Amino acid sequence: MASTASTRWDPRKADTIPTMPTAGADDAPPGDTALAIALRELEELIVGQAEAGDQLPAEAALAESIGVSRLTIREALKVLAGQGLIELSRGRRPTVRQPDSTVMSRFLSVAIRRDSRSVLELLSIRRSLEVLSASEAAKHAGRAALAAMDAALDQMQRAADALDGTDESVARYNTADVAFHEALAMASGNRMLSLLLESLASSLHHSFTQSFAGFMAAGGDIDDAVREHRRIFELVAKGDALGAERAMKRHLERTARDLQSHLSRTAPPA
Amino acid sequence: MASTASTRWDPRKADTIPTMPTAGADDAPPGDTALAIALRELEELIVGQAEAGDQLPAEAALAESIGVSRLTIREALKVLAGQGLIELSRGRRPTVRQPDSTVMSRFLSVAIRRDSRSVLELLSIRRSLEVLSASEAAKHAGRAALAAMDAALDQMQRAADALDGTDESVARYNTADVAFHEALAMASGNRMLSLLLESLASSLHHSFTQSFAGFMAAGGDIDDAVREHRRIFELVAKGDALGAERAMKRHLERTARDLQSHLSRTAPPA
DNA sequence: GAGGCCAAGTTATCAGATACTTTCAGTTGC
DNA sequence: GCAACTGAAAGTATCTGATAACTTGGCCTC
Repeated sequence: MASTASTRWDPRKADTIPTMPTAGADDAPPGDTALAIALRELEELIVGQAEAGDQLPAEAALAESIGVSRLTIREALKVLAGQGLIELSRGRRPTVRQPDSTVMSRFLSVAIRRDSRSVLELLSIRRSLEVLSASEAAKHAGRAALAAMDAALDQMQRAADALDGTDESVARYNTADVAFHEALAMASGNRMLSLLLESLASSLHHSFTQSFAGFMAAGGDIDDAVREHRRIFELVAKGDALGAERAMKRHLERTARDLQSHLSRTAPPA
Repeated sequence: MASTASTRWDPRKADTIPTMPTAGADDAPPGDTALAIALRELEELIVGQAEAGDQLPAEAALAESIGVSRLTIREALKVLAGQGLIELSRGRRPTVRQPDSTVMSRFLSVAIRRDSRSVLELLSIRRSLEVLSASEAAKHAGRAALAAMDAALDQMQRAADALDGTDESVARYNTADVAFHEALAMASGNRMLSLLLESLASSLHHSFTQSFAGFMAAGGDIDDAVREHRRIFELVAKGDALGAERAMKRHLERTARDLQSHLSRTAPPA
């Protein structure tokens, strides 16, 4: 049995309804489309009641309960999937997603593709947020978070020792580098900050590898780089927020220089 | 005439195609669905060729040229609309959108709704970025940007003089406040930073008004607040990046205290 | 008890049809 | 000449009905 909306609203035959704004339904804004209704109801369901990982009712059931056709439900689900609220896959019911970095990541990547100047802008933003990350980590880091940072450092050292110029060894080092910064962000206890930094890292990935290339080309000592990271770790572990901030700032300024030198070397100014 | 894909692929009768991964088509990944194809093609069209404001071909034409049904095109368009790449409205063709703050805004708002602790995290992020904004503005601000900041300050002063406790007068002051920070972000020349700060401002709007309430309740002098803003402006105009940073930092720390005091007053700790 | 097979549930996709909106050009009225 | 009305054309919104492919869980075999 249909719960509240037993009769489905069919706009094809409803030439009278649009002219009567407040007819019948209690919560239907005047110029409301079926899609808007579906979106509203579904969003209420998703962010209002469901937990991440929950499964929504099947399309047919949703159509029945909300009172629009299955097609409209599908389109609403597609919009919400685009916004990253749910995940859709064939044969399985829609699942509620934990908010993660993919939405923002994608947004930033598109922005970069549209205008490559965004890269420098985002790098500047990242620097600022990494400094915040170091500062808050020094204030709040717990035992587990510090252990994670330490583990990332170990891996970084191993990857540095094994560097032999192959793409694979470089990739391994970069992975450890990213893992360190990720652990640091986690240590800050600021989950939104983690999310943002993760988005930035993934959309700026290309630039990171380039700045590493610049570092190597400039004859940089990889052990120095590892030491920089370890220094940050120590200051964070000691709870020295100001020191950690400064160390991170220096570290990133060096990285930025490496990228610049790589860019000016490979692509001479027009 | 259909250009390349003259025969439409109908998965209902295509029980052989999925078993033959690399059959025929050059650019069709193995387990590719019609929706994925449509998304890929449309994205290429949108971020690859079109400018913001351009109109895409009609659904029917897209269906024809991409070689999927109109339904699939519609669903792909809905996904892209959810990602903020295009805008859809009845009777009009899909239009390409300029990347703006709404996507991120919405993401942040949902995150806040899911877990209200995110508010404090985002406020901390905002502080960090506002400081960056002040610093970069001091370095790069042009004449026009400075004029915009000055205008916002004037409006703030007028709104402050007219403050009489009514919601409307408070709203007017807050609007001017937001306009000042927006002008500052513009002055920084970092468009991505502007976007991010705008998103943060709109999803934290509620907190802003609360921190203002805290300011007033604590017997704050509104003219002091305006002076703080003017001081930031002067340092930016002078090109004193470090000074502007510090002034902004102080300003926001005061604001954070106001919010705290308001929260502890209205909602005693559990 | 492990592995494979079948059935039910669910999504993906096509086709055809109708109602509502927007846009633009042509016409009318001043 | 120009402004306002009118209508057709283009286009999106939505519903209905049907089929194919995928996922999952239970049953059956060995």
